[in-house]
Amino acid sequence: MKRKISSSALRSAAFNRTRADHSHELAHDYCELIAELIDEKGEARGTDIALRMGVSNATVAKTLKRLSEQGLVEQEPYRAVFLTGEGWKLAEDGKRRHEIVEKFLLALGVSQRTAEVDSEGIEHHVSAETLKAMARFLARS
Amino acid sequence: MKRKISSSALRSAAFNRTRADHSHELAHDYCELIAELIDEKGEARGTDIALRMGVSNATVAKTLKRLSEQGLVEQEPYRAVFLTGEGWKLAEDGKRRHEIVEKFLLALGVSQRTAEVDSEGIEHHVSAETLKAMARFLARS
DNA sequence: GTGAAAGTTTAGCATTGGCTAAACTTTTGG
DNA sequence: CCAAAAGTTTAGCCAATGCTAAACTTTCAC
Repeated sequence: MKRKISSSALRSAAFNRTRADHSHELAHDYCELIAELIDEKGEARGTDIALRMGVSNATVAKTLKRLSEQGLVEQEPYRAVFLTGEGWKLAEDGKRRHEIVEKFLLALGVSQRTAEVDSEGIEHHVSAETLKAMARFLARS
Repeated sequence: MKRKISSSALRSAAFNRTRADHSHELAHDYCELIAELIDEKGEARGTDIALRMGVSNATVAKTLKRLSEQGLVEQEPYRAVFLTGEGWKLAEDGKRRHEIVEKFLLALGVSQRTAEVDSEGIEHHVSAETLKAMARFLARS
């Protein structure tokens, strides 16, 4: 009895976490990408974001509007995008996670290509505890 | 030059994979859960699915309709749900991945609770190559 | 400095995946 | 056997994320 109830609760908690992760993923990815572009080229333009995200520029424009309402980016019409303080925090956190996960996968023995692709999907679902365990593994190996 | 182009292509490929993964995730999770319920209780009812997924039963009904249009489940009005051959395949594949990822996380040293929650989010983004690497790690440790 | 190219935004549409409320069917207790 | 409870479905709403096509602005080349 007890077991059934607690297993349902745990299961649904896991699904809820996954859904919550998904709703933040895109914002994280955009911030991370914008930071990369600013770093590489000095500015982040819609076209470049669209190219790297693999979506149309209309989609990028719509998403950026949402992100700016959420206080993550700042932009003036027809101009490049910038990150707010909050946006930078997300970008940096994302970069850190991404690096750990990617290096971890490499250390586990997968190809560079696979590490890059898989880490993109995985990074958003790794809890602090798991991230720490991955970092520990890297430090040891 | 070359480097820039190929890095954009790789990056967008990763994002595209992640988006594709997301569109299949829910179907996999439902099939897996339905299989579990059938195994445990002999049948999968909407209420139980809703409870374990952590969503309303209206959402479950709508999703099941989509899944049945996709040929993954079969149902008659006001009756429990069953999996088609295709649905069973997804369920089994999901169960296998889930088990490997969860055990892998445990072997990495995280708590049972974290392993359960994180594996739910991670399993859908793990390629065949990474899954194999995880299995290898388990076999060795 | 002007006209074409490049880039951005807006409008309008579709799908997915949530929700609540209301209607309907099945099951169950007495 | 019938009323209430339990379960299911439908209707109608919303937000997020994608698209194309069209309108608009900026940049660039000449």
